[in-house]
Amino acid sequence: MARSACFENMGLKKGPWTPDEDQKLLAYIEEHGFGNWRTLPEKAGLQRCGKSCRLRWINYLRPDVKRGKFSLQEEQTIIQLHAFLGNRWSAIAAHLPKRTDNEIKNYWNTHIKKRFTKMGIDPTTHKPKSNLLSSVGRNPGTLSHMAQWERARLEAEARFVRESKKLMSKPSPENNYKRGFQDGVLKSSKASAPSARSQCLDVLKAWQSVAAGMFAISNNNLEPPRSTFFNNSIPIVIGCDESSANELDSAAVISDTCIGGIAQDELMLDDDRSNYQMPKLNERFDNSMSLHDTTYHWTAATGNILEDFSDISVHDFGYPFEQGISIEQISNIY
DNA sequence: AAGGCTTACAACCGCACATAC
DNA sequence: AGTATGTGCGGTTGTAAGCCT
Repeated sequence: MARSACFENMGLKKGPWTPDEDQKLLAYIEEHGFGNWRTLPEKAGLQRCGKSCRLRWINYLRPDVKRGKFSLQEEQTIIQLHAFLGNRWSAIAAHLPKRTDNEIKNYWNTHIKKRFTKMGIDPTTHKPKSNLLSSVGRNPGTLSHMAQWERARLEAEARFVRESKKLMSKPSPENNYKRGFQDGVLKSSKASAPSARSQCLDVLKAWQSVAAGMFAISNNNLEPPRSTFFNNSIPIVIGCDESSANELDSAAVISDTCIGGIAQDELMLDDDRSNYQMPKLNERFDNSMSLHDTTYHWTAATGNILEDFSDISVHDFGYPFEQGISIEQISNIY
């Protein structure tokens, strides 16, 4: 269906926003909130399309938007998340408080991407270009391996997005914030940013945990790897009781990725960790999900949060650090 | 000083998806 | 079920500022 674009609305202004326009938009939103972006400009006395107003608000005028240089920590976070999520800027932004997807995207394209290129690293795959080519040349199987990885990654991403949207659609103070300050009305100019990240969507934690366990990346903000939990080279598995483990119908197929995505503390609630450390596995070949050799099943004995990740299956988490490149190295290139 | 080039980032565009009717 | 509309997202473009010659 055709939809009129901003440029088709004759007489509407384009280009940089003036302080006056900003003021009008801010004043309107503070008083009325933003229920309908299409009708907002007219009501606010702006010669802009609704889309333009929305963008301006989200990226610049919101009271919780952080401006200015990215810190080293933020940069490293972006690199880590990009390695896992690719160009899913909104997903990456969800893990960087007060930063917008647009800002992160710009920063990536103008700063980090260049550094990757300088170092001879493919910014898309996070792998050295020469190694990539030579390894493919040496081992034709690598190509299909890469395709498997990519497919797994895309599947995981798609599910993350779905799950994330599901969670965001549930009523909560966080969601009210995202929708626009409680029913679309800005209740306070100091509206608090979402405080708690969704634990089960904490991709960064997943990545850091696994990467830290595998390659001992030095990062002050990383917790020491829990070797009993995050095994070095095999997919990590959480235990479950034997009876439920046999109920394959209700079993959840999970991977190191999504386990890492669950807050570790949440899963290690008590001292009796044997329940988690010594998993009862049901191992089987599953054409629909297994992209490698084996798919591991975990049964949600207690019917907890892991069920949300019922079918993510990503194996071989050696990427991209297997090439011996550290985040620090990338960050140090200017 | 002036013009051209590069960089950084704000803003736009088009598509996809969700939802309402 | 089909259509219209609103919103979110990622890619791309436009432009101001800084740099270089």
